[in-house]
Amino acid sequence: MNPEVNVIAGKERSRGQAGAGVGNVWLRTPRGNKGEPPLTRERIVQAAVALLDEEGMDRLTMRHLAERLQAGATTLYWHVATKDDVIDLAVDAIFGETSLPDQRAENPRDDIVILANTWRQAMLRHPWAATLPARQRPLMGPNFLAWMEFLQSALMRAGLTGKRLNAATWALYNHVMGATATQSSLQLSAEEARLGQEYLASRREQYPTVAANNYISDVDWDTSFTVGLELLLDGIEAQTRS
Amino acid sequence: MNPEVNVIAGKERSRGQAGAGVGNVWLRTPRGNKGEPPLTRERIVQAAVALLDEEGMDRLTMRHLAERLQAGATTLYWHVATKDDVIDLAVDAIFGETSLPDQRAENPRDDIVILANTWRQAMLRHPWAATLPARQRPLMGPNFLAWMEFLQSALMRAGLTGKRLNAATWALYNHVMGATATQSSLQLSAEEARLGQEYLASRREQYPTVAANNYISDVDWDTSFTVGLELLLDGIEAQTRS
DNA sequence: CGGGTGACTCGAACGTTGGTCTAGTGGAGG
DNA sequence: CCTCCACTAGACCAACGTTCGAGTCACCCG
Repeated sequence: MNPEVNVIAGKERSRGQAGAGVGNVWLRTPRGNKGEPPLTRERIVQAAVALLDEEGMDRLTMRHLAERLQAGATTLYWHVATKDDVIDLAVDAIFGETSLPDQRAENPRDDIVILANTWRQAMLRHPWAATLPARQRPLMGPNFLAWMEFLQSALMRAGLTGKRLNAATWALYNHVMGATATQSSLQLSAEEARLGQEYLASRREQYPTVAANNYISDVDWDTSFTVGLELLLDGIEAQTRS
Repeated sequence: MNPEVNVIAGKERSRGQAGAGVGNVWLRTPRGNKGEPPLTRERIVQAAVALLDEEGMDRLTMRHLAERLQAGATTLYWHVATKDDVIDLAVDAIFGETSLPDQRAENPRDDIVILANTWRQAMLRHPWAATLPARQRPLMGPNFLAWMEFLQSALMRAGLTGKRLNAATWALYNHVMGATATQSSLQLSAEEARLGQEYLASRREQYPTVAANNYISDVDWDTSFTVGLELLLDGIEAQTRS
């Protein structure tokens, strides 16, 4: 914002408090809370999320990220210890985008359905986040923990405890993460889908069932997700009755 | 093997047909089918799997891989077009390690349980493979397709078709892949588990349920997997009856 | 007013590494 | 003698996360 300031200020870099050397007050950005804020951890994370959304994990580079913030690459290291920190923060940030319902539904199952769908939407908005099971770091950010708290307390209200609670938690976790990761990574172009289908058709004799139900294209991800979720929830309910 | 040959042959690199310059027949490895085989696609893939098992995805390098095969790095490109090819082949190879039952069980559900457990074992043996939902390439190797054929034909015998078949296929796929990826990536050291638990305990007020059921350590992965699988299968059976 | 302090930023550089291309080697078979 | 298979060294070139030391500026204390 206000890039004109920089033009006027000559070689001055466009940053929050830049242009302070200029004599004219009106061209100078006041220190307090106006104008473009200086580099903060929040701004870095926000930019990281945007960068990841647009270009994916591979393209997340400290230099690249700094460039987007119009800052020097090494400046980031004042606000953040390492690149992994940035990713951890970015992951947690997307759990903070959507707030969970304040009130708990009467039937805990409804809460779980809401949570799962909201979670899925968040993951589909940020496909790179669904690949994080590949990362070695457990999810422990505050926003994610809030989601986990919501989920586990709903499961407890549904009557689960101990190992069964853990099993249900992870089953749901895997379903959301797996379904979104699969969907995101299998978004084939029309051309790719055609080629794949062609290939499968040519092997019809070896894999008749797979070739008939084109398992790669023609997937209705929404209903696949919902159906799978219902299966899990039905099973959980049945378990608590026995 | 036979590294002595190389010593005798001087600066000659140790390879299948190396040492052919030496006059003595007995020191020379015959061309045909004896001795260390020349570089083949199979040998490359085999070495890639071993390398991935031992050192993980990050360490899979063309140079590294070639070194393990005692070959020049660029030689690989004669047998394989690109590094992605190597990975694709390696992934498919691990589905070829274990053969599926020839006979079909009376109850298709039993077949599915066997398949899921065998699949899971393969993934746990080769944890890097569970991270492949992150990759952009659909699984289409012959061995994997055979597994899919087995799975989908069992599901059809169970009475599923069309969208429901697809939904069930992907739900099971996600469960196996998700559960193994989670388990592999959340293998925390005792120290890490302690620190995580400590951290959660310190936030007990904010996340009481999560802190009480330590959701990070103390996970019984085996039963979590089995329970989740049962849930899905129960649901599938219930669906086909309605 | 002026010297210092500490928050904040930056450029340069380090050291490592990656996949892949080009041009070529040498031996075996025809 | 020639061709082709199998293989290779070397180079290209681009990138990465991070450290280091130096700088800049607003502000505080005396």
